[in-house]
Amino acid sequence: MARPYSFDPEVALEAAMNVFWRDGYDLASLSQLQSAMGIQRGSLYQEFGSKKELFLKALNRYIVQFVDPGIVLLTQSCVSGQERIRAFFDSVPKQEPRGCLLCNSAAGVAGTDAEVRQVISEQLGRLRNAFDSALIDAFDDQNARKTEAERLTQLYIGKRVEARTMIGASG
Amino acid sequence: MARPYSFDPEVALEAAMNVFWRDGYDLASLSQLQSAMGIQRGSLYQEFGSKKELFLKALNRYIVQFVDPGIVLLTQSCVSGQERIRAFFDSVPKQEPRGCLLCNSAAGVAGTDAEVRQVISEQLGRLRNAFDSALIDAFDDQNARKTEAERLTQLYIGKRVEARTMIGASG
DNA sequence: TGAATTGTTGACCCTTCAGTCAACTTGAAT
DNA sequence: ATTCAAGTTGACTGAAGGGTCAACAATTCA
Repeated sequence: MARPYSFDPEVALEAAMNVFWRDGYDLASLSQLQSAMGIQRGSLYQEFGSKKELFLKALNRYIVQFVDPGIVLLTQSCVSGQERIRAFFDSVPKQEPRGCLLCNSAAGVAGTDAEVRQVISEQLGRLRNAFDSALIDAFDDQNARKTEAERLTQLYIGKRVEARTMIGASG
Repeated sequence: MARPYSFDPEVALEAAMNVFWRDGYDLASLSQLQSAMGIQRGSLYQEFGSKKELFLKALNRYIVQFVDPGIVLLTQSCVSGQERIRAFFDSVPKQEPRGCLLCNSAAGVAGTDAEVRQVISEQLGRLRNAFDSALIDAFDDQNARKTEAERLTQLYIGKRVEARTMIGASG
């Protein structure tokens, strides 16, 4: 018994995610966001609360859309660990000048916001565990396995951050 | 035949570097910078030109102070390549919640500023070449060597970015 | 058709931003 | 002591930042 939404919150969130991905949290202004999302200031705040809440929701969407599938690749039980790791790294885009929203945020806003840092840390933990589970057959020593899982996580971050400095990067 | 400087530009630049390192380019405000540098707005602009020029000078200082020594470690001719690489990674701080200014900038401002991206890209290239030179004895195949040098560069970036999400990170 | 409810709008708020500048201070040279 | 070049100061500027809100529009129910 009221006016219906004139926009799809999921579509708007997707647009916001892309702005944050391209420009980073700090540089993404509300004007840019509302323009990309196709809604006005008030609707944005009514639906998403604040810039930071919007960012956390966009980050969550990114995780579901881009992190989870990678973790699925790493934890499939019907494929060997080695092949799963290979499949994971094969699934990383070769040319993506925006890098990875998770990694960008780790290097950026995570440094100044404890709540964001918590989320990022958690997600990198999931990735580390997924690598670990894929390494379980290859390492007898649990310590060595954890070290290698850590190494692969760092390698992933490095790949995606480095991609932001390549020719063809936009901006 | 004029008034002498009341501050040491090198000391001021060092302070600016630390602000950019901790907060990143976007979040570092001129108020914070001038406060940390212990000088007033006008002196800052007279000496350093603009925020971006100040950043580029601070980044350069960081490179001299923290990147160059690593490259020296990787290119010493009296030590085996394997040991040089080991020495390099041993020299990376274990707990440094600020990460690495170069890597942070790669994930951050490099995405939106072509000039910064150029500098970062160049410096990562130097690091890659240094790794390559340390690998020259271990690899017959030049292609495989370059791939491994790339891998080590990414590993370095990943390590330092990841450190920003660890407990103890300030902000 | 009219009341009630809820989404939408965009002008407006205060704050902070990067950057400027005219008045002022300093110290060397005369 | 006076002059003068050059460093210093901090108030000021216009723009842009995130966030708010009263008026308005669209729908449902009676």
